[in-house]
Amino acid sequence: MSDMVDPLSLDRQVCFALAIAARNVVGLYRPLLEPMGLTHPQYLVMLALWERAPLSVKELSKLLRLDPGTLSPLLKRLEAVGYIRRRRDSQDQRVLAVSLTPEGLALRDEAEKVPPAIVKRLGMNLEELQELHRSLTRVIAAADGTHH
Amino acid sequence: MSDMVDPLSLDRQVCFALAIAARNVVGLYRPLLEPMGLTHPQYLVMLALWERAPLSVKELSKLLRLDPGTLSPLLKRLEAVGYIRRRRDSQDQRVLAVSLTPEGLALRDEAEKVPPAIVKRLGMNLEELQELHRSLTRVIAAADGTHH
DNA sequence: CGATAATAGTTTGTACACTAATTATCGTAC
DNA sequence: GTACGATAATTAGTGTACAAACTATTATCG
Repeated sequence: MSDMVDPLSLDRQVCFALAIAARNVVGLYRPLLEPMGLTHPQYLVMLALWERAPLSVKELSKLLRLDPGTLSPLLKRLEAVGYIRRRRDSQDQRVLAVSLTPEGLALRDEAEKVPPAIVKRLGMNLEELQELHRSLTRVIAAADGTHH
Repeated sequence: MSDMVDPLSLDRQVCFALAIAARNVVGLYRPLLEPMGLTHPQYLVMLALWERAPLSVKELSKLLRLDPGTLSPLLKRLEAVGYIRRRRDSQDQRVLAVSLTPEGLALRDEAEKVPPAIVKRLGMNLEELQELHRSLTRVIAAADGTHH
């Protein structure tokens, strides 16, 4: 046995730490997003749309790695608060064209204050964030390959 | 400007990658835990109880960083499937003493096969996992400190 | 052309996850 | 010893998240 690191308990801690870290960071966004009337997943959808709109549910699903079944009601809420529009594509009535309203587009200015506020609160430097990002990317790739 | 890394977009990707990585890894556990009748959060509760039982809701809440409001119904489900017992503490009727049933205790043998299976599926080596763990610990600490 | 397969979203059912409000119990101070 | 504040857990309400079933539309094959 000796004192080599135990892969089992380490793994437990990694999965555990991953879940907690994700919840904590989302919790960090909450007070910043709430004044804008957004939840964190809704914020991610808006980010995608600010980047490129219109997008279909399938495209959003692929970009955000979220189930269509999760996105469907989420998009209805975003429409209800007036940030997005949901129209059927005229070429293919099956696909939904999700686009921004003027209010949704205007929200971008406010939203751009969020990331620096998060970085400040985290108090981590660029190198640490980059290292984390590298590790996470590796995990995502590893988990994706074997996924379903 | 030059070509230095933009902290804003990096941060977006980090929070984004964190959420996706957490979901993906939980998804990796799903097919392994389902035969045992457990979800991932339920599995974490069982891990805590195998480590040390009995535990109160407050103690579990602190260990797992989960809201008592989240744990309450979760524990009822674990009791319904027969893995845990929920009794009021005789010394202090306010606290709930959560303990294992013989079935819950016996489940441990089966559960010990899970971590190595996850590590295998992830296909990451120890050093990568350790590096990830270090980064996550830093994030958790950073987010916790400023938290409420 | 018409049956069938494939695709895009939605709906349903179960289970987190958090905030806020509520209930029950305990400790303390008067 | 009773009123009061603190503590522990539960409940209510909203919003993800996923799997599976369902609907509507489009594409394809015979």
